[in-house]
Amino acid sequence: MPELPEVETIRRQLAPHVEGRELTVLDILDPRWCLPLAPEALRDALEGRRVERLGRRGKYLAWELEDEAYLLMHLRMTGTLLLDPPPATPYVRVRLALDGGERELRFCDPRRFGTGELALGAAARDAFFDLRLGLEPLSGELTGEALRRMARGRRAPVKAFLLDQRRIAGVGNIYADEALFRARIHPLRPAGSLSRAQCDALAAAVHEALSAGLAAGGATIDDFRDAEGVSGAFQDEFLVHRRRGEPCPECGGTVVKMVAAGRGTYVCERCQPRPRRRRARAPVGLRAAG
DNA sequence: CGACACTCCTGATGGC
DNA sequence: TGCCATCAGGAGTGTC
Repeated sequence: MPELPEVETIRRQLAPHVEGRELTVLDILDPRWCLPLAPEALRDALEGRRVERLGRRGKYLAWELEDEAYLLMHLRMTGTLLLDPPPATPYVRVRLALDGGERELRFCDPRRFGTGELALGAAARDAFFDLRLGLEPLSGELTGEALRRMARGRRAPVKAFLLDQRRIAGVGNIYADEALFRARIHPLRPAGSLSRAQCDALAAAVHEALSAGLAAGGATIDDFRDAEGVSGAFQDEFLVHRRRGEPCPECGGTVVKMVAAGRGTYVCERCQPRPRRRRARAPVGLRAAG
């Protein structure tokens, strides 16, 4: 599933092919893609405009067209954005053409969770992102101190904290697991219980995990493909994610799978010690030991 | 405000 | 081997 490194990989590949060109066709085949707006609304607002820049914010791909018209794409679980794909490519939801067909793009998405949203004016775009997204983790904003401020007083598991896009933008299930392992922090630790040193370590670990993913061209588990249709390589470098039953690369213990924040979560509980249970109100003696 | 369940969707997976 | 139920999950919404 595309997270920040996967989206950034696509952005870097596509930018030289789309920037400076005119979006001549925006053909939205699946109206669900742009709900609640109709496909015609996006087409009328965007067709014929020049692409000034292809940007990214969190997991969003942000098409910046002339006169401050923005198309904000999200790939969600299974979306891909393919450059000049083979004609038989399935699950096409949107077709885009640049410079009258000089370049063709297809937004393909078997599960149909992907979205495209329209923002007219820089203020509308900023409002859209400000409502949904927090710090950009690769921009230098994500310091240990910033993380500590956001986590203070929060009792939710730190994994849920990392997945909350309104605090840190772009971290998904894969990179949350990898960052927590690198920082030696158990995913069920209450976010607000982390020490200052652990906040520093976690901020650095998020940066490292995302950077490693980006350097490998992203991770492909099921569906992710870059703009050329090529799989990423980072799945081969996962330290714990999707490695249930395998030896921990650090201590040789066994990686286990559990559920945290409602997500499949992989952890080495020797390197990432389980948080102590909160004090129970019931008499201790009434409970059987785990 | 925060935490959690539910929802969308469909290919992959697993149990029998 | 084949079928069917269940799972997976990003983010929006609803509920307490």
